[in-house]
Amino acid sequence: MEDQAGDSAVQAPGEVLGPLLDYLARRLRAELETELAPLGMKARHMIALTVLREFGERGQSDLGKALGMDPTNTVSLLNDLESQGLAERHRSPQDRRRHTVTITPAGCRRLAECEGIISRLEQRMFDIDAQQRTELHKLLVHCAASAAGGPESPAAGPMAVLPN
Amino acid sequence: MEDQAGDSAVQAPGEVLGPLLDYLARRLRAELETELAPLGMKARHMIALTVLREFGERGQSDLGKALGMDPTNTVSLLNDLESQGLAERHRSPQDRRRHTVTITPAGCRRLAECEGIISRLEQRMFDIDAQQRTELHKLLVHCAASAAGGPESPAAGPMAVLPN
DNA sequence: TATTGTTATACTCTATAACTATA
DNA sequence: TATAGTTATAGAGTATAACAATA
Repeated sequence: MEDQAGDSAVQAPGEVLGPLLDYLARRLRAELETELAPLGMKARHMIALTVLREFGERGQSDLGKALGMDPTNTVSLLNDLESQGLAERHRSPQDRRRHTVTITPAGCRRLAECEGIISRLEQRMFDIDAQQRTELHKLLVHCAASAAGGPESPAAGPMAVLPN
Repeated sequence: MEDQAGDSAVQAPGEVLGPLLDYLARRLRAELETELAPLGMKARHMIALTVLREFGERGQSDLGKALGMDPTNTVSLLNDLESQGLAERHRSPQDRRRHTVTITPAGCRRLAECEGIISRLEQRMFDIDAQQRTELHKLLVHCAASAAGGPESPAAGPMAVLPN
């Protein structure tokens, strides 16, 4: 809409999404970290637990790939979760090099708690109705799916991060 | 859609936006940095130039606020831009403590170049049509506007970052 | 005394290199 | 030899504290 006929063949230059995404992600993340801190949690702990709950047991490196993070950082992430009893590592009997990671009941409870927090936070922060939220979610999922298969795609399933 | 009747009174729990925004912003940013590197630019240089072009002269601290960044980091950001001749600092005659920042013609050219890059990148990365992009952009702008006035709003105009 | 910009510094996040153990 | 996990470490990015100049 209101395209300034001329370069609209490609894309309205003002409709660049990157900076907007960047700003919103930053803003939301900052707030979330504040609210999660009392629980000893950070955003990435929550995301990791989400993957584990939605997809069950996963190899440690698979989990790292799904989160789009470096394998070295996956180590300390799991150390955090394990020390709080939210997740567990087990050696795979088939291949004793591999670690199989699972979420614990305590992890499920903690995750539900966090989901309530972020859900309320988003409702407070973004003044959009249910329909708009659903539409936005749909578009973002679509983008994420195509980005996952885009240039130098990091792996098959970074988008496994988000259910739905 | 496909809401699992129960807690839908508040928000479908699966429709949490944060992790999605975070993922997309990260992904896009990573690609952009790669493509901008040959120009000696980073994402935040581009964003700063955008603000300067769209709103003209601004105080240094105002610029920092608009970008949602710490004043200390604004210093080095402007050092970068100034050393490349893309922006200029001038002391304000009214209040000699303040620095007034402007974009230079070279800065405008550089910015246009960057916009072409990010525009093409997004088209490559996100498999969405013009209509979807416009819709997504609209929703994101709406969210950004409300986030700016949300809890502990950092300042009036972080959203000045994006024209349109 | 308060504010703008600056420097120096510390802290967090992320990535690289090298090591262990398994295969 | 190659792979999964780990450790140690270096590099960004960001935030805190103290200072100079000006109001």
